[in-house]
Amino acid sequence: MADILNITSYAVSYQASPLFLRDVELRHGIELMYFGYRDLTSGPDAVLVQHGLGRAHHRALYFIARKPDLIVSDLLKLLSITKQSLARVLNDLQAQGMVVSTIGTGDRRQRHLSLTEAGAALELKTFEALKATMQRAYSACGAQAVSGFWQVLMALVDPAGRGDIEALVMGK
Amino acid sequence: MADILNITSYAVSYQASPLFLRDVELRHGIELMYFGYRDLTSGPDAVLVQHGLGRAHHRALYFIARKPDLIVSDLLKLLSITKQSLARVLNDLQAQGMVVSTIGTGDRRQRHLSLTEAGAALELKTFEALKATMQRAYSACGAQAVSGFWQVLMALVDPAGRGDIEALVMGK
DNA sequence: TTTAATATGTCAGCCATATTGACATAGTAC
DNA sequence: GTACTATGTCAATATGGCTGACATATTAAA
Repeated sequence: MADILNITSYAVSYQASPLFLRDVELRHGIELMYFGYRDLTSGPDAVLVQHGLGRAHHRALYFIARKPDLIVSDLLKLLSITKQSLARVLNDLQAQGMVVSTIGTGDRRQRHLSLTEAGAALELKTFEALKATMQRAYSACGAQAVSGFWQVLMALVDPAGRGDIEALVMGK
Repeated sequence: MADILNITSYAVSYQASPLFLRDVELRHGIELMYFGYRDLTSGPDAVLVQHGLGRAHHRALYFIARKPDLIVSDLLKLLSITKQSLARVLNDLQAQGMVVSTIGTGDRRQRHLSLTEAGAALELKTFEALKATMQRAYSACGAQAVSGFWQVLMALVDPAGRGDIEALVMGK
């Protein structure tokens, strides 16, 4: 019994290239990430185009909805874009009355972003589109598969920034 | 024991909204897809920028490497872009001697795409970048998590086109 | 209290990737 | 011979990103 366990342990942990680490299996993951991401994002895109907005606007809406009173510099980090790129997006959203910014109480240089009622309504519509796709997938695969899905995705995240992502996603 | 199993089975399969289907868990998936995709693609981007090429060129290189003698119309379907968009990418790659097209033997209208030695070398470099990230994630999470990762991603793919994707990914 | 650093905003120009529409050419199929 | 298909190209446009330069207000530090 102990022998079997040791052999198993050896095979899983120390074998040079277990079956799931071969190039074929890595390509599965790469390709599924590409097609899964493509089809997950097509839903909200269709909603936003009706408002003359694009994917960039959606990402900003999403994170402002997720973290109300998010400050601009934190949003920049989440989006990994420059402030000039964000400016166009935020100006559009503010012009359409979707987003408002308020001056920080502690630090008056900071701008805290939040959604108006209209912004929240639009975010909800795009979330419903994402939700339909994700819920269908979760239901089809079950809780255990979903757990593996999360684990691998989190492990794909750059270790340098993983702490921040964990804090956001897992809600700390 | 049978009672416990039944209760568990009930909870997993038939409850109106099991824990893993709540909005919170759906948002986990959405956010992890965003950050995972972002960091998975940053590796190859860095390789390509050295050759004056971008992500669009990478996708074409990838699929031509994956399916040698792929015809243009099939590549268009995989990429979900227009032929005008693909033209720029393929012209760049052909001008740099990365890709060659040959006239179909059966149907002489078709163009079969394949990589030159230089193209294969560049594709390999970008694949190594993807591989490093994906392998690290797979190793950290184990075979069972990887299985769930694949299942959920495949379920995210639009059912209408899923057959083609399965054929490509699973190599039929 | 000056001085330096930070948070934000804006202008201008540029690049990469994609779109639609129109048109051309060669080859296949009926 | 006519219609359809596969591919290629030109032109105009939209989106989302970039760098560099500069401005303003506020906080922090010397």
